[in-house]
Amino acid sequence: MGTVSKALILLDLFSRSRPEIGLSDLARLAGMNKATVYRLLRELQAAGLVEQTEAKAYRLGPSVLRLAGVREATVPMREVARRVLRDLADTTGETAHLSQVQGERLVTFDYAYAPAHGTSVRMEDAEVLPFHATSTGLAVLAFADPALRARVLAGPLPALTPETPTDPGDIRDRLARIRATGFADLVGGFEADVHSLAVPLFDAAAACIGAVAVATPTARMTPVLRGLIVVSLFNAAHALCAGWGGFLPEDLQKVWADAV
Amino acid sequence: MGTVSKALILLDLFSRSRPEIGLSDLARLAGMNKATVYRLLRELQAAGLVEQTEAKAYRLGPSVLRLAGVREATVPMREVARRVLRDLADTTGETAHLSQVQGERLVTFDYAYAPAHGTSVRMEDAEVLPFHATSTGLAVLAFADPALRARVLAGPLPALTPETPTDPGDIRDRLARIRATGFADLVGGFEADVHSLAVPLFDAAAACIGAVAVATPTARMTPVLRGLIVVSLFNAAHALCAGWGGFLPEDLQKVWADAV
DNA sequence: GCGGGCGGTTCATTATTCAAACCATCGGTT
DNA sequence: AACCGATGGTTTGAATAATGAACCGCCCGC
Repeated sequence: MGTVSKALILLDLFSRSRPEIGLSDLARLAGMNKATVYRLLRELQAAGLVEQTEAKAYRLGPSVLRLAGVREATVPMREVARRVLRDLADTTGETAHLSQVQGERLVTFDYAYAPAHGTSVRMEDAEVLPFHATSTGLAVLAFADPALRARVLAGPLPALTPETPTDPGDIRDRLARIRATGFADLVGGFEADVHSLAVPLFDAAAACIGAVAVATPTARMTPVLRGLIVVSLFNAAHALCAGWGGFLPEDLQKVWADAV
Repeated sequence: MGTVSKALILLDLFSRSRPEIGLSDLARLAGMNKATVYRLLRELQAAGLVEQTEAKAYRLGPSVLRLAGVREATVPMREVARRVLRDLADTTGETAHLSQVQGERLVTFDYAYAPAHGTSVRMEDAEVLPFHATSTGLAVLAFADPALRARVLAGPLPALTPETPTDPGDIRDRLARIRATGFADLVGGFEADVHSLAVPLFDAAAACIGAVAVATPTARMTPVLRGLIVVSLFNAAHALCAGWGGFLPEDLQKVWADAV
């Protein structure tokens, strides 16, 4: 593995639920030598991507904000995503989130909580999602490049709960059903007691780049709520693809229209 | 120089005014070998920090947004900065911007334009500012760690315009005056016909970490406007330091209070 | 169809990075 | 106060990864 990749792995260890990390912890988490981590951090620090607190712990630095500003000016995405997710959370009364494919991973890009409920599905600790154990992941797999699908199904499919789909054959069946209905539906595959629904998102070349989803506590799910969520997801996907110039495949649009 | 630093230099080449860059251009701009740049880009791409357009050009990738989200959740800064700069631009009717010290550089963090005028000072091409040729830089130098001051004054001080201060002795005099008045004032040092005023900003440890400034076309500057801008800058600095837990040195607060 | 630009690739040389051990320092425990 | 087990930070020869000149095929304008 290249040196640069190692440095970037370090950056990925920071998250909302773990925003500051010490040198030794960082080395342990990354599975790297402490000296290596230290040297990498010094370079990241010089570039402002990382900074040190008074307690010597490391955290992401101010440079990431500048880069994000440039990215947003280049491809405005966050803004429309925020608006749509906010709307989705408000109309469904549940947690909405949007995740993107990044290489072989599925990374949560943004999310919004409903103000209404005391309990809701939290996203702070779910910044990287498994393909096989989430409705988001299944929605993406169903419409993604077959090569990605094959790689994921060939890889390890750990059971995160007793409900997690782990059999490649079973998963392929589910993907066929998702293609037929236009949305993914999974109960308790990632966390017990979470029911989530997802629809895929596409870029300008009609390639599947992620999915938007709504997650609810299973106890609260009803047929009526489920219907509301599915329709809201269709609308959200339309708005998102329109907002950043993505292209919704014709046949999928038809499936959605028929479902409503 | 380390490999990681080279990769990060590549990231820094992207800006609002140059958001997409081809491989050869990138190699030329960075002064590196094309093969090297290509390899670095592939690693950056794998991490999602960079992506390729259909035309094979490179641009910043979606990962920077996730990192920025984490950073903002850790140290909320952008939000308060945006609000204060917006306010500053509105009340003065001129361009406001905030820049931060990052290592030996001065990097523009955010800016806001006044809606009023047809002409205004643009910031798109001024993402990295020289210390000696801007009011922002002088404000920072005046209150920064003496070591940084010494390094900057010992380094090259290129004249960007005929008005750029280039003599270390002259600059030291200016810095003394800035400490006495509490703000920096420079006419045409960075670009001809731009008059800019700046005040320093401090972190929780009372270290100078940047400056907030207002830039106007020289033709429009009047004593009245200048007074308005200076007072607005004092207020903005107060709001900013309060907003992110920074500490304004007592003596500087006194200087500002006396000046009003 | 030719020249010059592009993105991307190769490979021997060489410089950088690695891992394990080592310091100094801190806070709590015995 | 001596000790312990952490921490952040630094050094070392051995091994690995980065490097850059030359090279491809490709496309575009002439």
